[in-house]
Amino acid sequence: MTAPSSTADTATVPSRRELNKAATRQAITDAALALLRTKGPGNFTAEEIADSAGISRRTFFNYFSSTDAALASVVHTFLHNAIQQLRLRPAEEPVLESAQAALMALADPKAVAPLAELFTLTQHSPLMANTELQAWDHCREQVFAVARERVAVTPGGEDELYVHALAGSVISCGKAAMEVWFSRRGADLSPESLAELRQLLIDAMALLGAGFNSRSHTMGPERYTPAPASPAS
Amino acid sequence: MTAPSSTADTATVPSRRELNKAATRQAITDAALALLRTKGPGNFTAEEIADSAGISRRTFFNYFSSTDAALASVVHTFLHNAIQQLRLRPAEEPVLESAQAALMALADPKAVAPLAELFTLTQHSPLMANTELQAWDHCREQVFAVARERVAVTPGGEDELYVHALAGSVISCGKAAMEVWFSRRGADLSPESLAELRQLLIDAMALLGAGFNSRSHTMGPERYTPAPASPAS
DNA sequence: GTGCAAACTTGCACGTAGTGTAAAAAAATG
DNA sequence: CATTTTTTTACACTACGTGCAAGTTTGCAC
Repeated sequence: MTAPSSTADTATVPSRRELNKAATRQAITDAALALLRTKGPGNFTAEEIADSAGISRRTFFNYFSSTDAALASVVHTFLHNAIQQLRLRPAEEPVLESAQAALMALADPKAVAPLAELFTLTQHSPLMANTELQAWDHCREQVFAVARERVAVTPGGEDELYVHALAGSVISCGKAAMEVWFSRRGADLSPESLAELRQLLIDAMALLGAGFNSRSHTMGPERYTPAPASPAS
Repeated sequence: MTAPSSTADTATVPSRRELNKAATRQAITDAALALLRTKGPGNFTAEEIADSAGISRRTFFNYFSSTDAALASVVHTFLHNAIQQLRLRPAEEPVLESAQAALMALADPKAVAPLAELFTLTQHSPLMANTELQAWDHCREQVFAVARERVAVTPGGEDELYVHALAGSVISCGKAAMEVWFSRRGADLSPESLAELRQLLIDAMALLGAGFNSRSHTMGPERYTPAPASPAS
C-alpha cells in the first residue's frame, strides 16, 4: 500500500480502521434517522436499523447501546461542538459570556439542522426524552468541568455550589431558549428564524445574569420591552 | 359494612380497592429498596422484586413500568411534596422566594431520609441516573406550570422564555444544592447536616437571584445586591 | 509477498424486559 | 346469592442487550 498520507489535515493518523468505524457509525445514524422519518418514533427495531445500515444486529450494539442512543448521537455531536466552542473562549472571560458566545457560534443552519429535525420528529414522544435528558446532563457535566477550571475551586469551600449551580443554570437556560424557539418556529431554519434563536439565547443568558430581576415578576401588569409589532404568532 | 368514616381527612372515600392498591404499591417499593440494599443496583430483576413483594411479575408491571420506576417513586414522592409546598405559597410572592421557602419546608429528616438512602445506594450507578433525571424534569415541568400561572404569560411574548428559563434554573440550583450536600455529608441526617442542606438551598437560590455575580455567597439570608446591566449586547 | 497478532464483525444462544390476551380471583353492587 | 366491575395471574410473544466463539479484516514485521 501507499505510505500514510503526508497531507493529513489532522495530527492523528486516520487509519483504515478509524475510517471504517466512522463510516459505519455514520451509516447507522443515517439509517436510524431514515427509519425515524418513515416509521415514526418507537415503530422500528434495532434489527431494522442494522439491516438498513448493512450490518448485523450484533454489530449495531457494538456501536450503540440502544436505538435511542443511535438517534441521540445527533444531540451529542451538537453539544460536543458547543463544549468545544466554550473551551475556545478566554479563561478570564465570565462564564456566562463564554456560554453565550459559544452558543452564538452554533446558531447556524449547518449545526442546528439535524437537531431541529430530530426535535420535530420526536417532539411528543417520551422515547427520546430519556436519552435527550442524558445528553443535556452530559453537557452540563462538561460545562461544570470548564467552569471549575476557571473558578479555581477550593477543595472544601463553597465554590462547589457556585460551579454546580452555574453549570446547571446555564444548561437550563440554553435548553429553555431552544425549547421556546422550537415551539415557536418548528423546524424553520430561515435566517430570520435563526436570528430569533440567537436572540433567545442572548436573552436567556441575560436573564440568568440579571438574576431574573429584569422585570418585576410580581403580578404587576407592567410589560417590558414593548416589542415593536409582529403580534402575529 | 360500616359506614364511611365521617372523620375522613380527605374528601375521597378510601375504598377497599384503593387501600389494597396503595398497600401493594408500597410493598413493591419496599421490596425494591430492600433488594437494592442487599444486592446493589442492577443486580436484581423485576421478577425478584415481584417475588419478594408477594405478587406476580405481571402485576409488578401493572404498577411500575420498570424496576427503575419502582425505585424512583421515592424521588417522585419527594418532588411531589415539594411542588405541593410551592403551590401553598402566595401567588404574589416572587417565584425564587417561593421555591426557597418550599425547599426549606422539606429539609427535615422525614422527607429527605429515603431520598438520601436512595442517593447513596445508587450514587455511582448510571442505572438510576436515567429515571432520576426524568423525575427532576417532571418537577421542572411542575415548577414551570406554577410559574406560568403567576407570571401571566402573554401568548406570543417573551415571557415564555422567562418562565422556561426560570423554572429550569430553579430546578438546577435545587439539584446543585442537593448534589453538593450529598457529596459532603453522604447519608448524614444529623441536625447539623440538615442545617447545612438548608443553607445550601438558600445560597443556591441567592446565587440565582444575584445572577451569579457575587462570589461572596458565604452570607446567610442576606439580600442580594441588585444585578447590574446585562453583558454586552 | 508471507505470517502473525490485533481489531472488528458475525451468528448463536441466553436471560430479561415489557406487553397483549384471556381466564381466574376479588371486591363492589343489587 | 347473583351480578358486574376491577384486579391479579398465567401464558405467550417480541425485542433488548450481552457473552461467547467462531470468522473476517486490518496493521505490522519480516
